[in-house]
Amino acid sequence: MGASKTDHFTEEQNQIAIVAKALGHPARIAIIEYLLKVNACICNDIVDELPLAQSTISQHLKELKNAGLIKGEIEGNSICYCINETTFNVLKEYFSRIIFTVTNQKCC
Amino acid sequence: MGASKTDHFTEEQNQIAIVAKALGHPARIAIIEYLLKVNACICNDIVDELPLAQSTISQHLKELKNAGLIKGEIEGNSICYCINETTFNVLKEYFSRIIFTVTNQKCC
DNA sequence: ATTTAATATCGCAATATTACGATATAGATT
DNA sequence: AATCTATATCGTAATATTGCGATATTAAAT
Repeated sequence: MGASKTDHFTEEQNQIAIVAKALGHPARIAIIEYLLKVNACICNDIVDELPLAQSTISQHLKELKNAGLIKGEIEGNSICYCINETTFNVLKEYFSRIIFTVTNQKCC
Repeated sequence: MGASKTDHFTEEQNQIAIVAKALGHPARIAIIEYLLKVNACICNDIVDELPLAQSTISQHLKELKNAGLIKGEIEGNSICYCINETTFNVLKEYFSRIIFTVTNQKCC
């Protein structure tokens, strides 16, 4: 049918999948990296930075925010979006756990 | 138009996005966790473990393999799929780098 | 109050994903 | 050789994503 059966999986599995999915597009990775590079909040210059229309970037920003990867609010004329460290930490911890477990098993 | 413009982003950005995208579905997260749990290669019992048809699981396994998250080959009657530690390490390192950079910046 | 500037939302077309049943493939068993 | 078992692939329908232009929104500047 096309829709994924989120109710059949655990809360954590769904959560990790949501965050990973949000990172599953090069434009959104580029946005994250841009936020790191400028070391500050986004102003409109991100539109000049990426090869995408303003509306498309706005959509990507929304998805990143929904997934909890960035946080921020509109600030007057401009906007303040920045990386939400907490969510990235969750990801890092999750992958660290996987790697730790894998290291201690022998297979293939 | 719907297709993502991978040629406008860096090799690393596309690579991370591909791997993240492959993890962007709870069924595939569940498959990874199952591989960790059984601490061995997959046999057909994964079909009993997940609420999905055999063909659907096969499709998910293929995507995980394409993204380099699992590796393995068919072994006679059965199959040998297991976690590819290398790719998970790339992810972990990538997120570690992001977190390190974020920690040293003040924003919002 | 109008205009300007920056961002968000809407509507739409193109494409991709998800899921399943049916079928194919291929090694093991009889 | 025929059958069984396990996995892969095909075809297809439902849904989701991607991207853009047009428009809406909202605060600042004039």
